[in-house]
Amino acid sequence: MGFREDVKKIKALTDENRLAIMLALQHGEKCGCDLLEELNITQPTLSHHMKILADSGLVDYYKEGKWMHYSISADGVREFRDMIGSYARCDCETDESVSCGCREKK
Amino acid sequence: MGFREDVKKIKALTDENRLAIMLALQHGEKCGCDLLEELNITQPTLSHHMKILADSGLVDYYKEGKWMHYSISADGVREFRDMIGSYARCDCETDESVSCGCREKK
DNA sequence: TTGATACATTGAAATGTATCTATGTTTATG
DNA sequence: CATAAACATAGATACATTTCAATGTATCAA
Repeated sequence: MGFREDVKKIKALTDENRLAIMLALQHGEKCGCDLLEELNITQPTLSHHMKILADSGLVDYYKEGKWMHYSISADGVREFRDMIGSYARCDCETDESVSCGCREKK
Repeated sequence: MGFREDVKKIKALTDENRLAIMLALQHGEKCGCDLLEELNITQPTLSHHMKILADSGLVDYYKEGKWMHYSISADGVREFRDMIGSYARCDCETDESVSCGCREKK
């Protein structure tokens, strides 16, 4: 199973600064220097965190002149929540349409 | 904000073995020895992982004789998904009823 | 009581992560 | 061209995490 890939994505949200960044982007795109003002960290540290968020697919970005513009990826967060839901769920709330099928007849 | 607590909970799912455990428990409770057979790890390592999952609230447990019985916490996974949803989401899918209110008039 | 089973705890080694300073790269401006 | 601004990269340090062997604890059965 692709646990390794999923672990890597989930790790994108296991840092206080990265959670703050996700909230900061929730109402629209921002550039790195905007984020730097809100987050008591240095520029290389922000750069490090943005790379992790972008790699996870949660955050989109594009370069315009010297500025990097960051924003939440609508597809990224939807897929992320679906992935989380495949682990953080129990049988009692299982919908047959998304059953894993492991108990079905052969 | 309670980023530290949330990071701690999310970290519960940032390990391949713990993801495997969540899937293994998805159709009902199991004891530690059942899990040990499915997961190529030693008993102390399983004990370590079960403590982390239990502390996060994702997994419930009770002791019966020498056995520990583990199961998914229905409340735990629902709250976990809600918490994830508060970070992994974008403005374009914001429902006013759960708006953070940061742009409202004073 | 003795032995076996299920699980927890301790301590150590290996690996991974977050952060900073220093420096490099790219782009715009005077 | 020289300078400054925005960002990336490299290297170092401190800290956290995963894992196992060794050992401890609790429970049951003979």
